[in-house]
Amino acid sequence: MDMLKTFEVKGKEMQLPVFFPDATRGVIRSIDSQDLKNAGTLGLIVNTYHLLSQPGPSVLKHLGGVKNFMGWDGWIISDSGGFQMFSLIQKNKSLGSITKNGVTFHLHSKGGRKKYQISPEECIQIQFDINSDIMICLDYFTPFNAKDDEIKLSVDLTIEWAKRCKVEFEKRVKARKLTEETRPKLFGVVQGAHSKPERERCAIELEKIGFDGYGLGGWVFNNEGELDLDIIEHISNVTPSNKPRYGLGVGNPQGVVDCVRLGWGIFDCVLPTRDARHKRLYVWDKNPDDIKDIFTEKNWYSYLYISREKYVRDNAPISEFCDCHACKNYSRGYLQHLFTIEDTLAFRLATIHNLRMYSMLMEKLKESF
RNA sequence: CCAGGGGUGGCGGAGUGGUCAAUCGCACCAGACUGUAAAUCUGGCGGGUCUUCCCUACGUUGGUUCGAACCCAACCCCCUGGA
Repeated sequence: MDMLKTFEVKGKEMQLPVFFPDATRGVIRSIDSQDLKNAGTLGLIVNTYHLLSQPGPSVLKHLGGVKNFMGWDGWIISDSGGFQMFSLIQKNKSLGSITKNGVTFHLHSKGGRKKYQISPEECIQIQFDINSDIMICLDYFTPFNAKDDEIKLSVDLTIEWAKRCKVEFEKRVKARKLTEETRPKLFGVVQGAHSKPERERCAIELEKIGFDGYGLGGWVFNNEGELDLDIIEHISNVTPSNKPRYGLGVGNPQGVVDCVRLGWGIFDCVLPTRDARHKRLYVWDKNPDDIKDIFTEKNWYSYLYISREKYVRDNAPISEFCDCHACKNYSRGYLQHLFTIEDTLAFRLATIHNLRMYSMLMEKLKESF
């Protein structure tokens, strides 16, 4: 499958494939931008909805956008916030509602109940305040067990909103006098759940509108809980190969490898950071330098549950083939101790390690593709 | 020595005649987590051919009772006051 290898954004080359950990609220929990850089992380994704509620777009604008705010000079993608609000509203209908004009969301916070309304236009406006490198259109998330009419509705609205996002995007680019060189990129999101015709329709209509890249939307898992590679491959086939494909929310290490093989170049996922906080660490079972073909390799990594008693006296690093700050300086026994006494350093070291595992994987994939 | 209180599964700690192999928490074991309301959640956790079945268990020994972790007696140990 053809895949773009480099992608020029604001005058700089983004090397693909690349993995963006989720700094949803403008931070990767427990670590800072310097840690991220040292872990080989090249970019982060932040969430428009979360930043809208805190600190708010005007604060972000005032403080020079999210990069300046975070002290981060790598790449930034801003997600539309649609997915988050949709999935929360699905779990609990009292949290908000979805209309043809966008999403209304009620946030319960310490200040009480706040109401947020995000239309496609506002979604783009906020992303300009965030000042990200890649912006994502507001899309209509399709639930896992969606019926045909729901899938059709989600694709219809995704296309309609994408048009509105594009119009608003161009308006903002013009107003700011940005050029092809200096403007951010805008990605559309392909919905359509498990329906190949709907995925195809969505992809074709989005391409007519014209985007800088195309995202894999929805919940792309089969009944076994594995990535549905069949539908993902189909989406690759119906999206342009001269534009980057972005697997939103993908995935675990094997899932990322599988999607790169199918032509996807950008990824983000909460797993490495959340797993780290939940004491699940990634271990290379083979030296990545010795892996000939990562795409066909089996059993090349495994999970290490650091809280296991057997690691109390283990002086080895988390992973013998990892060069991260945690592995170079500390033992499994020490990290286990930090988790046991609930010191936040445990989160920091574990998060750095899991993110380094991903960045090493991306380096491996880059040389393999 | 006297007066009170107490001894329950690896630990803490419920239970005070049958529905108790014994609530719950911790620890331990095995997992889950995929555009982050997640330092969260789920299952297991005496033994057995692991079962609506059996065995062994609530300090020890004996007793009362159809039936005891729960009642009685003696003994052993621990804690708190007083000599």
